[in-house]
Amino acid sequence: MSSAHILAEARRLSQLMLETADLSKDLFAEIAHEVAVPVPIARALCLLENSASMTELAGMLACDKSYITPLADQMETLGLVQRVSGPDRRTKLLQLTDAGNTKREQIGDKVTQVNPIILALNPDERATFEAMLVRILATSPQIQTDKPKR
Amino acid sequence: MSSAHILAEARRLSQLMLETADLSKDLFAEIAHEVAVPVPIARALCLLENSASMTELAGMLACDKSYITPLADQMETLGLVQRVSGPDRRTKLLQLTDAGNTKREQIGDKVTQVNPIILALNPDERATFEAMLVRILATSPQIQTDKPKR
DNA sequence: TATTGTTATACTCTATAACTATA
DNA sequence: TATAGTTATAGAGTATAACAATA
Repeated sequence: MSSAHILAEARRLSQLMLETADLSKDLFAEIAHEVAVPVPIARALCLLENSASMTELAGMLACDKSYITPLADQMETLGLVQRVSGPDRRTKLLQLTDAGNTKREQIGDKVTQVNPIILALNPDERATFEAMLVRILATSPQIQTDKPKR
Repeated sequence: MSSAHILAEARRLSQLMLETADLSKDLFAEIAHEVAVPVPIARALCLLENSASMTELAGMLACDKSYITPLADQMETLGLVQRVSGPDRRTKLLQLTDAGNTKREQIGDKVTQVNPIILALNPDERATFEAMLVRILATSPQIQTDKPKR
């Protein structure tokens, strides 16, 4: 296989991955809209199965702590979470309310229903696909972020 | 296979897809930084192999026309493209300069070199993977965007 | 009247830096 | 001194609406 061939293949694969990525994001955004919450809140809801501290949520969302404060404020205003006191008197745990849990489940169900991977591939293929994704993620070069997101 | 099983699988696959999507975006952002252009300009460069009108570029980037004007301004300032007159006297074609072409090729090469799919999978696996991505994209439900992006 | 590009403006998402309270 | 959360502010990316020139 020529190196020109590999280059063309790499371009195609990159393009396809980015399109699939956009598709995933668009579908998720549509779902967030259907359940009437902003996308960042929908993302947080999905990660908040068990209660988590604000710093932990920042870690899961891969964002800065300072972003969590207004996010949690909004979620509290919408009645989706409560700030409850943690082990420390510094730490605040975000805990889903019943409404938050309901919303979370709605999102999960919809994500399943429109999941293009489930729709496009049969179970055996999905297992193969999943294993490949895991390997791709594991192989990823170090990303030296210029924005440390601390 | 139970429906609970499918739900869990869908969640895992969604999560993996989103992680892979973020990985792709992060890698591309790193490359854009290495060649010293903002990410949106790097994206535009990749799409501008042949010259395109501003409206066509908006279509390829899936964004509004109004976004292209300042983008093209920046690219002209950086000496990467030129606005040349098109068939119409309304239409302006964006044409890569030599510097723009060089930058474009640099980006293409780097994308190939750090492509985690190339690094993680052998040629046969990549063919399988690519076919699966194509099917996933083809199967995607209609996305009824609330933001018409016209 | 429809289309191309432009302008002015505003919105969403997210970061940085400096701060407070607690440890 | 280090950590959890907060505040104020700023920046990137992108949209909407109204507009001018051309078709």
